[in-house]
Amino acid sequence: MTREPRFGALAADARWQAAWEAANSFATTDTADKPKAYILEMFPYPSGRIHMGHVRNYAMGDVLARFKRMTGHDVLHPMGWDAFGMPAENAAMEKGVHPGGWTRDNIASMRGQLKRLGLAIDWSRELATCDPDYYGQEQALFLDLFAAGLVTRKESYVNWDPVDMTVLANEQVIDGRGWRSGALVEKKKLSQWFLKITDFADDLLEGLGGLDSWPDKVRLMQENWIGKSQGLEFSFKLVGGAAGFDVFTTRPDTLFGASFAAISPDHPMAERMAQDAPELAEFIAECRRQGTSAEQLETGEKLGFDTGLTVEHPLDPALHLPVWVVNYVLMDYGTGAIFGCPAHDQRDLDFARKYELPVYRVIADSDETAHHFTGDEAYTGPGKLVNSHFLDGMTIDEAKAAIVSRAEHEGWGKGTTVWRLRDWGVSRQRYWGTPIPFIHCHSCGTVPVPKDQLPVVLPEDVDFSISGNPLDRHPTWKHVRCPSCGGDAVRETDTLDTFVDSSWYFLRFASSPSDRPFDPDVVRRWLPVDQYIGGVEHAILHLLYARFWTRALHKMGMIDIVEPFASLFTQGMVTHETYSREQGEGLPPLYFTPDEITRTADGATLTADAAAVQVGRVIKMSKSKKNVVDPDAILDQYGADAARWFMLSDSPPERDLPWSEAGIEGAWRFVQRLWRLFGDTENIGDGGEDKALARKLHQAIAGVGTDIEALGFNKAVAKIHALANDIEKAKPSATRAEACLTLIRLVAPMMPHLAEEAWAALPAQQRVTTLIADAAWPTADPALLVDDEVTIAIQMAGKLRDTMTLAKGLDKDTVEAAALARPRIAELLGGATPKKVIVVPDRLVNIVP
RNA sequence: GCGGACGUGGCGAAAUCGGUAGACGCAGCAGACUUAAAAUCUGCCGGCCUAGUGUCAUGCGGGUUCAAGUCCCGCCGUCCGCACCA
Repeated sequence: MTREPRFGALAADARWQAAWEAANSFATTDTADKPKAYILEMFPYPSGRIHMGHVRNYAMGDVLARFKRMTGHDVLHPMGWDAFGMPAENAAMEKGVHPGGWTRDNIASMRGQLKRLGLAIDWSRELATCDPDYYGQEQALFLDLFAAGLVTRKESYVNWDPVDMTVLANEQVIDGRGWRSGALVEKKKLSQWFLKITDFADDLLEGLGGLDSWPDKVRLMQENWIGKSQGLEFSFKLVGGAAGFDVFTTRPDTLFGASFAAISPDHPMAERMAQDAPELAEFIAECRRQGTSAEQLETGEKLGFDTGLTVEHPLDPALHLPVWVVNYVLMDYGTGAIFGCPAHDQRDLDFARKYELPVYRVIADSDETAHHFTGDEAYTGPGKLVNSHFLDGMTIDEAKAAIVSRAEHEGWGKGTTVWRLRDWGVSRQRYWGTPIPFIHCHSCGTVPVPKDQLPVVLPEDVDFSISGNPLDRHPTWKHVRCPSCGGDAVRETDTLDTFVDSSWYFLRFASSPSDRPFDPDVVRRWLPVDQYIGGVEHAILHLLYARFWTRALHKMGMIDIVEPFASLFTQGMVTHETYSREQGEGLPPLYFTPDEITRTADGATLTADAAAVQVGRVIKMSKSKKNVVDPDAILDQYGADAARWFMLSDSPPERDLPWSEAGIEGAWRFVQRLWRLFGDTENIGDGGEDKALARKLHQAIAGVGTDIEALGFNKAVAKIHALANDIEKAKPSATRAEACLTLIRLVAPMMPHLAEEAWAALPAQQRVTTLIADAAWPTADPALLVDDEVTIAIQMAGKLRDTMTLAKGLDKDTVEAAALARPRIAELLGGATPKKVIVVPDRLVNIVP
């Protein structure tokens, strides 16, 4: 092949992508003697086009996958589509297209875009969750979960749009109104399917402790979400003998500080009393109105309604506490009722001060032990119990234990654990999702669809021009025979939450037999995923649900592992500055896209009228701010390798990456610079060695490898730049020629097309494999990783005063003597003897005068 | 309100264990090559001054240490998550 003076990225991209496909380069080898590496990026939703965030995510995963191949791993690196969900139905309603057609078209075009990036993906494993082959197996797993008692049906509220006759997701409710119809949203009670994730609350919490290679931030977010609280649950008796209600507290130690009891406006007792108390009914209605408005929550004013009822204090029946209905008690946490201890809870104190209720001190951290508590700041710190009868003098923990044991002994309460985590409601009253495989029969009740009748396939002939769930309205689909009695019955018309689809796809990538969800033996080989990469927006729900499914399948004996993702990495966003002009009072600014703009050193102008525009902050690329850059346009202009290189450069991968035209141009120039260097693999000069360059080369081999392994791509990029600089500056030698050759392999994971092109242009004897995709990562020579001379800093009183170059590994006395012999140091010391000399071998000498 | 992360040149950032702060890139400046431009190459590129192997500098103020961007305490700011969780 004749070597072109410039690297033709477009032709090369297509050529090597075809070559990899022809050679089936990225299929797993399934050779047992190689260690496995399962590299997975979160699969995309097929929204239409890929965006720069995808490019960054998949570039990172790809570098790691290619590096693992080069270092002798059997790599599983698959791609698929999270293909069910609401946008497809929205498109159907807006554009009159079919959700399935819209989704499949999007997949086709996005697949094409991803392939242009040259990703080392085993495309034979591609899957889409909207494919019956996939969701049919999901239905089978759902039936298994049902059989294992992990699926239940419960009544639950949904947001109901009375105009569109549809259920709305929380994010579709804006200021209490449906986003499309603008109608006031109602709460409607429906019978829905739930997965019992709360059965695993403790396991999911404990399991976080073992996830060492997950970001602390994500573990903390999951911990808070699961929200374990331990405390006491007990019953209040109403004065007068009527049945009371249960309360939960995490502070049973403060029980003698109780001055009122409070129940939620949604508490059944409050609702019952409201039936013959119009004022209470009005108060409850008022609380519910406020609940929807975000600003009201911000201000957080405590409101209450005195029911006139009183309850007995459990440890002192003579003491009666008033019962209030209170807006800050939530029905869906704990028991929906509390006792108020204003001295030691800020919310209770705010409330008590407003309604002039008594405030009793029961915890003291100083000499101040007065029963009457003053001030507007509750004391929530440590201390000893006071004014609390048999608890006096105990620590908080001792008092908690004493109360719990007394309550349990006397039978009026018990120690309990309360979780913030709720069971996972998976019913969606929508068409474009996995049909829930159940049948409702008048005589037999709710019956699972027999497995041999799976998949329950979505009907294609659906109509989105009328409102409501198309499955429910479909003329024939839902009418079936009961599998149990053979009588008339109807199908469940709810579909599964799309988070179910993404809770097990990593298993199906590893193994996808046609007759069952996966083959346990194959799953055993590949799972867990060694490195999972995706956006932090999935820190809670997706990652928690996937962990739950893995544990559930483990409990059912279907898989060996309990955690699906051994190592998790959450990457930052791609950002861009914004360009806008003010449109005057009360109007939003007018935004411009980057291609409408001419950027100069100190500002930006609109190309069309050459007048200035305002350059705004660097923020996440979004359509509304128009600060988006289309990956296809970048690939057309610069090719895949420049785009990949820029994505990996400069910013640490967990941080946001500011996209800039100058940045991608810099990447492009570097691609060309490397191309020129790669032409020098035979230029050996006089054939001599260059020891200094050899060191730099081998340090780079080791350093770049370490950085890639740790996902420190920006550091790997910097080291490659530095090496390229060193090679360019070096005189031709055998070492330099070898460095040029080795550099091709060092950049191969990041710039695979350039590397293949350079590899193919090498003389045959220099190529050890046909494709560089099959080449091995170079080995660093340990002897060359350390320098034999070191520069040692000489400090006086911590300030740098001189440096000296010495042989590596000299003992402290020699180094100290050398430092003190330096003329500059002698001059500064002026003949005085230093008080102290600290020597850090091979690093520095610090002289304390 | 609670929890967390972060704060280093004009910009993105390095500094792996407390040991020479600013590697590498972008932008900029000066020069070479060129009829010219692009490309390419060379050099410079935190502040201050008395111009030195000077001095100050890692958000601000303290502390520990021979030595602090790094550890500790207190502020300020930015971003993220959760939010009346009993």
